[in-house]
Amino acid sequence: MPELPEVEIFKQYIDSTSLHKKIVNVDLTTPSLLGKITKEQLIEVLKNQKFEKTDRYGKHLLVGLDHELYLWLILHFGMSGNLEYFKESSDKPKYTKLLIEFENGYHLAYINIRKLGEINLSKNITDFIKAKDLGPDVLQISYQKFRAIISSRRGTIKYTLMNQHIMAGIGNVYADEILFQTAINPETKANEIAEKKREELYDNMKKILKKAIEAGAEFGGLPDWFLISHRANNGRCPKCNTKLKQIKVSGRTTYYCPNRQPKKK
DNA sequence: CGTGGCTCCTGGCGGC
DNA sequence: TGCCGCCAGGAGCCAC
Repeated sequence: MPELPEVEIFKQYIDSTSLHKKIVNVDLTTPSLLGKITKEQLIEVLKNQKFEKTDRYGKHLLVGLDHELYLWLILHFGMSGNLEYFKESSDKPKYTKLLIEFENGYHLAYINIRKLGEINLSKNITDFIKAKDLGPDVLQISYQKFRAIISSRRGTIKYTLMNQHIMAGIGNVYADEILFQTAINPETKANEIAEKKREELYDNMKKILKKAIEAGAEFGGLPDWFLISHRANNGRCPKCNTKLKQIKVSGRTTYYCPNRQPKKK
């Protein structure tokens, strides 16, 4: 349930399973997931082509094709998207929405229980990002730019980190994690964060996302001092054992340690 | 510009 | 055991 680390793992998964193989069949069962393209277009573009390269921007997975009209298949995973590469048709995962069959008989499934995702095609990634109005990718962003954004935003820091139009890649869970590790209260106004804290926030943001990628984006593989495995109703702070608080910020469930991340007056 | 509410979907879980 | 309401790692839209 994909934020940046999960999507990065999906990218690696495509790299290790699905590149340079001719696509012989495409089946799309849920056209409502399509962006500004039709089912016929998608099938026509993919069929007889190969995936040649991959990239990632924020929470979007970009799969490069060798097609003269559409060079990129773009997958967004919503809250419940996943990928699976498998051989036998009978092993097709439940909730497969897009199924791609390769010449070698293997299949790649885009799975999505809830239909909150998107399948798209684009000739040009820069145009796509512009059309979606996405902010800079959080693993690419320079401190200079990060600083300019944070110091000019009047909304809460959690909202600022999570809003894909401001910066792209962070979702609810990692926003909480990054603020926890930096000891910032999630409701702090972004522009009220002091210089030193802001630098620390930037470093932690990158560090945490990279660590999550190294762990395969599996929550279980992350160190115990991460907040992630303690996100629960009776969870306790892994650093000071204080009972975690659960509140809503920007409508999203938020956990934080009231002792280490106190609200500033 | 920011916030809160509603909507799209569907499965899983806690409560009665 | 069964049903119900609520929640969820996303995000667009709209009113204020």
